[in-house]
Amino acid sequence: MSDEETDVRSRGRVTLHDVARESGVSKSSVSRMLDERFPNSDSPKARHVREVARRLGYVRDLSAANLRRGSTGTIGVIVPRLTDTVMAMFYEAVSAAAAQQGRFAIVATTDDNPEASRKAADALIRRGVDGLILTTAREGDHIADELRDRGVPFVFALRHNGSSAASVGDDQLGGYLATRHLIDLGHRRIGIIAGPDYATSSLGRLEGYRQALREAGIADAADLIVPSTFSIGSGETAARALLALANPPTAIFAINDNTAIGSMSAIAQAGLSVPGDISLVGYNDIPIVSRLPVPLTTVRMPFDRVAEVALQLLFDDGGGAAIRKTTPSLIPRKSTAPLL
Amino acid sequence: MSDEETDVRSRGRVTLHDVARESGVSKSSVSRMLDERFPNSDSPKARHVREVARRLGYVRDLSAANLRRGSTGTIGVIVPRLTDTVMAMFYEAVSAAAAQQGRFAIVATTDDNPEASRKAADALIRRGVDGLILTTAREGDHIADELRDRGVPFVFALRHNGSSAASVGDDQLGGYLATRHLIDLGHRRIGIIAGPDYATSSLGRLEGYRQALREAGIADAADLIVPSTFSIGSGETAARALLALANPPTAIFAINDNTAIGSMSAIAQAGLSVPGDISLVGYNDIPIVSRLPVPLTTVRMPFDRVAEVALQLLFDDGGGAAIRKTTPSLIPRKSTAPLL
DNA sequence: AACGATTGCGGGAACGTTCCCAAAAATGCA
DNA sequence: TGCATTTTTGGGAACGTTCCCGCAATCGTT
Repeated sequence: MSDEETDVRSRGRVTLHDVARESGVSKSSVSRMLDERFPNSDSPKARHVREVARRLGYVRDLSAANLRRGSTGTIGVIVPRLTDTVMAMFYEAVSAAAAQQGRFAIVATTDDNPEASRKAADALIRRGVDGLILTTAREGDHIADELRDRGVPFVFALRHNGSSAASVGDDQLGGYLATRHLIDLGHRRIGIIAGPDYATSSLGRLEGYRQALREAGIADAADLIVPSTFSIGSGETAARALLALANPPTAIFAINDNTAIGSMSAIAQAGLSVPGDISLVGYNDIPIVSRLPVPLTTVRMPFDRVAEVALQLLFDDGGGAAIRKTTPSLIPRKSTAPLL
Repeated sequence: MSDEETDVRSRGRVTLHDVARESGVSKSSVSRMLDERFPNSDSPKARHVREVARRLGYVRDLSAANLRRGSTGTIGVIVPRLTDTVMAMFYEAVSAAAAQQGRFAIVATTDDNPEASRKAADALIRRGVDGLILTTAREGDHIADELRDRGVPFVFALRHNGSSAASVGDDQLGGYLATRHLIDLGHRRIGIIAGPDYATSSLGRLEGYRQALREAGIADAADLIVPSTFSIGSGETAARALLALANPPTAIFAINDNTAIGSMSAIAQAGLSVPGDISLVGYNDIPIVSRLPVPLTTVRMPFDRVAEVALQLLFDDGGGAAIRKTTPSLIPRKSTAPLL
């Protein structure tokens, strides 16, 4: 009876102590032999201890270990929202890369609100993350300084703030590739649905667009540059504005796949077709765009790589404010065609 | 010099002890007065202690608290993938609902692989979650028994396994609403892109479809029922199969928005139009479908509610294997039209 | 065989918190 | 005011781990 009670009370937890007693060594030694951070020895004794641990079903209590170690093996990721497939892809990539290092990724969302961003960082830090990956950088943002002051390791990803360590895609190159592709198809009047100007990613892509035009000797027209907020709805609005021009473009480079999808909607509503009347290029290659009625030509970001580099900057490298760029590639599909 | 060293070593951490010393009470009292779980008193002393804590910048060390309390205030969510917007929406809902209770949600993905599902559960349990929300139920799955044996509180969501506690949408009602809508528009030959038969959600929707047909006195034809795997691609394949029938349907009910999107693609490729030639209904109302060139008629699942109920079953209620159903609603848009 | 150098082991003190319990203070009631 | 009852307080023992350090055992060299 008393035994049963004890069993229930202790919730069946097997501790280091139990393993030590059962295998006849001290708990210090057991701790050492079970420590995953060192290449654990193959001595017969160590082997035996591990066997006992397995048999007893021992699992280390992470709270206790974290307390003693002073770190949690957890990294925090802050994204605007997970319903944005781009962010979901990136988070999954981080999660996988972290797992490879024996770490665990947790996520918090901010809905693109700088205040919420602060709160999210707080919540993650309170949970004891060893480092933070932020995808919500804005130019002139001061969250970086705060984090530095608090001594929390962090790195920006996908976007940067111009002065802190960051792992991003080469947005200028991506923008260049997209625009160059349209130019190569014979288009000369090319509209761009730019992003919000607080995101370096959209600024970079815009710069790539300009570079390609310049290189081809095409004068850039201010009316062909329309801003958006990355959302489908804003893409639709922006595309509508482009189509309403006196001299509308024959091709559109949308800053991301969402705005490209919005554009398709606007184009269809205008009674025009893709790519017959308008060629369209997106950015990111989220899964859906390859299965649209007209599969979308887009620029692929290797998120796995971006995530890897972010972790590297966070832990291995550390020093400096390097901005590491990963190379994107153009994925030609059916939404772009030669200008007749 | 020595002071500086100490400062650096201690990483500026302010502990309960510091607050106690600074405010002249014992650490037990400080702990009590700062405990967020009780309605903390308003005595001047408590007020003072809280003020001191704030001034010193004290934040509780969660590892230590978790160790002592034996719980982490964390709940684990297992989903097939976050790039499925439905799952992202659900996770965000759970995360918000958990935050309201002062808990934190962490997530792990399984890619719909039962083996990975086990691993994910393991990883989350190792991290000390107080409970688990599983969206990956399969009929006859034995993960439920394992969890029960290990004494881990859990609940299924969105799908169930027929015998454990679960918070789901009323799929049969949803399927009925979708089909009934098409019948009301005059359609009598209605195809369904069913889901995989291991998911109770798709089975329920199929049953609702059958119910609506039966009620309207329409004999159901086996050739109008085509399975899928929930993915866009499989939806496209399934729709193509329906269109290839000798006597093709005039309307299609797709088991989810993804397969509906795939269907749109197949329909477009067949040179037909939505809703002119084929009416189409989806399920879940993910953000994108309202902004498609032809906005999709779909059935909305109130994920917030489903998440709330799941947490309730997990912690408040606990007892029994109740299956709580949340009511969905039809959102009519432009993809459905009367049969001519 | 003797000696220093390396390696392995175990005792025990942390890590920062919560919670039990006994004692003290405050409150209520006659 | 006096006594019983409630509320508040602080000391100290956990929680399960890691890590420092001293000691014993093993190894390699001359």
